[in-house]
Amino acid sequence: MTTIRLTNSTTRKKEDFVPIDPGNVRMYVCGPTVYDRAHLGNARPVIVFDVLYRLLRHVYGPDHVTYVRNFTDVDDKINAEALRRQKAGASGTLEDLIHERTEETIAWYHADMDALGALRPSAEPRATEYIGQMVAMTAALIARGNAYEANGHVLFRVRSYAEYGRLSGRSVDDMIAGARVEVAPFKEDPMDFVLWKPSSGEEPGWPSPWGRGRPGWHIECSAMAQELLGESFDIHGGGLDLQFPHHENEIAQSACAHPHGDFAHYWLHNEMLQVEGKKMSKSLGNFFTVRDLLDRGVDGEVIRLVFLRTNYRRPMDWTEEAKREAIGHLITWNRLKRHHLSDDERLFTGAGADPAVVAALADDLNTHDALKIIYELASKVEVSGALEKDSSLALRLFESLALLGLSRLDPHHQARRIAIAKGFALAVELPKLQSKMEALRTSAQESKDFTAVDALKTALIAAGVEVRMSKAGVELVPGPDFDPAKLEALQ
RNA sequence: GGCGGGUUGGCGGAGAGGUUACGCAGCGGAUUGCAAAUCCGUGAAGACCGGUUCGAUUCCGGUACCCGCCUCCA
Repeated sequence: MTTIRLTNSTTRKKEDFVPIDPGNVRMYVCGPTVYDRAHLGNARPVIVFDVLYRLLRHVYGPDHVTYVRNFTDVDDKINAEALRRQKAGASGTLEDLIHERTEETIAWYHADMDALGALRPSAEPRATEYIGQMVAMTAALIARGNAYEANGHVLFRVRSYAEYGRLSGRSVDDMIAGARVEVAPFKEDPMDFVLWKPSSGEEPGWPSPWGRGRPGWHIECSAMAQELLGESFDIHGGGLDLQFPHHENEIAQSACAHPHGDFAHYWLHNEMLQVEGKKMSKSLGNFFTVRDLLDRGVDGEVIRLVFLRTNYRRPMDWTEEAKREAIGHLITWNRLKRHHLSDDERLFTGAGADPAVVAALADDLNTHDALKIIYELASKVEVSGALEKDSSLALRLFESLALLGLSRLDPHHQARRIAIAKGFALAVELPKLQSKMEALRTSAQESKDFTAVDALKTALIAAGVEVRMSKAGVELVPGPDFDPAKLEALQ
């Protein structure tokens, strides 16, 4: 069996991955707070841990991996949006409006992440469905002396957990020395964090031994991981920005509430995303969502491929250049697929992936190296010629791509969908133009007068259509800037 | 201020103490009505200063610069 090696944030070393139970490998990843569309940075952990999920399924079997990713649907940003809608005249209670907002956001999230080729996790628990477990865990922490009630809040007593700071390599004393935050006066210690806080009438709340209130942010992951994966499980993932304080606090809560468990054995953190070399932020004006890209005709697999070029532990840069290169590769693979497979609709599962690709992924998710092997494989398929359809080499190539979550291999798919949505009957009109082009070209090749052909070609290109001519014929592919209106004159 | 990470050829971006990374772009050639695609070939690197070593881009130390987190932003 393939040995997977992963860089464990706890030890800062690459370690052999040994699951607690190979029959049920368990992974928890921090999911989104559902208050708005996912931005491009949100997509990184989704893609990174989707690759890991696929690898684990490949190695241990699809039925032997449990992947939990939560939805945080208790949050002040959600409350603020619901309150804004209510004040704007929306009907329903605040709870209704909050529910409406989170349901809407979750649907968006699913649509956007599906477009990126990410598999749905085994379970996607919502924080609001586990309030009871959070209350129980909070009560247990109080009973054990790890938490205390103060001023309507319940706070975790950081000093009661000696290991606090181990994951993120910080010492409590250093942090206090360098702290720049105002400390709530009712805290015993500046580092103590909230497990439960009171809710006002304008905020969602649940009954608890400490009055009507809502959970702090960190407790939800501890409670849901415990409920769905047990006191000890294999992998916990998330963005590097969550390492402190979120993951540190999760560990403290879980370790103290379940002293016999050891929570997550391997902690994985993905580095952050940048855009053209800069942090993505609203103030820099380079902030955009996954949906923004999709709406501009950038296919989900293009986005995915750009992400896979960079190791998950390195900062990743989204650039126009990277996007262009990714499109180029997908075009190549798409051509190979059409030339080397007997059936375009054939479904690949990744089961027959090249062992070298599996080995690259098993080496701490080296997607970049996996792609290198795929480039070489593609080159071999290219040279081998198209005579033999479904050759083992070609099948291995597409199985390998499928393992990386790349299976449609059509960078224009999204643009085409948009074109269709714009009302252009693509299926009818483009083939018509294609036949016309072919006819013109055939006669031009005899007469040696190519002016008509070139005129049509120029017009097509101006309308955002890619024109590919080969001995086999003419192919018209609408690109991202495809504008059907410009084609009307040509018919 | 505290903690962590990074610095590789024109650009992106890996692995390995000694042997071609790879991709994109470039250049030369083949093919092509033109173009695209494809094929063959090709140049180019390891921030700086020391140390360990027969040998370092790869290990150790220092310097400079960059970045992230410390603020319920993935």
